[in-house]
Amino acid sequence: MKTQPHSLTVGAFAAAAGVNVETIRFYQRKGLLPEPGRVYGSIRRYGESDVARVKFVKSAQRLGFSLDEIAGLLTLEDGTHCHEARGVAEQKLEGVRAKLHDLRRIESALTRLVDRCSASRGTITCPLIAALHAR
Amino acid sequence: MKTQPHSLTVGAFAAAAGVNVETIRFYQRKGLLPEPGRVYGSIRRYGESDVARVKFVKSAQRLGFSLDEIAGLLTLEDGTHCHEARGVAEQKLEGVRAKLHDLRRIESALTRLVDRCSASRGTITCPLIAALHAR
DNA sequence: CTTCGATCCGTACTTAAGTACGGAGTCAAG
DNA sequence: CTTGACTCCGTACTTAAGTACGGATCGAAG
Repeated sequence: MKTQPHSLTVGAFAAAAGVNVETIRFYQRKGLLPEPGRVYGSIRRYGESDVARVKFVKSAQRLGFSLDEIAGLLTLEDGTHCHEARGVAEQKLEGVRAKLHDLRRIESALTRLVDRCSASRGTITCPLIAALHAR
Repeated sequence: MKTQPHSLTVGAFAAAAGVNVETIRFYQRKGLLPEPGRVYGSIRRYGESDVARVKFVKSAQRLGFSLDEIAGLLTLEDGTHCHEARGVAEQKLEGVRAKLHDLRRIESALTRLVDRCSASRGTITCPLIAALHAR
């Protein structure tokens, strides 16, 4: 056992999540991360769930979601407001599926590009742009 | 037939691509878009391929690629340098596949969330974070 | 050949997402 | 009970990606 529920200081927390300490403070101001109560005094302590949360934010960012959108996703799950949440989730799903679609096309375009490069010489006609163009 | 090779002025071009005129100029400065020769005088003209290019940039951006990365992708395809390109393409492919992986997880998490919301009441335990957490 | 909207160009401003700074407070080790 | 590293907090700076501005030119229509 090494995971006490709220054992981490900001420094350790930030390191564990792979971000800068300032980023943590920034996310707190933005409401992406709850301000933890100061358990043992006047210093904040964080737990594993906070680490997971920050990692989620970072992953979602890599996928092109803005912090505001991510905040939206997070309140979906934080949520007692299950009912309203559903509609929002369905919308997000649509967006996610569109992204999946485009990414798949880029993947296959890149794959084709690699194959083509290794095999043919001569006419290579932009599989990337073509991929997204042909919709 | 409506697509003359280089019939569009910036204004029409920007409208066709769904961006601001200033964005076009910005992309030109960045090297994302070639400076077209001024065919009939001292005003630039653009063609369909330029439109496709800008749309590609926008799609790629939505997927979390930075303009610099996109420039990289574009030189891949622009390319005579097929040979060096291959390695780069393979790297990009890895990144793209990682994104696909995460997106799929988010998709199924959202789906689960929606289903769960409509059916159960009570404990909903963050399928989103869990999705990316469980790697 | 005037005119009026569009283009050109450089420069300045904006927004999102951090990052850095500096002084004051805290806390565990010596 | 002091000291050195860490935390806190507000404020200011930075970078990426545009957006806006404004005076000078262009060019199609009258």
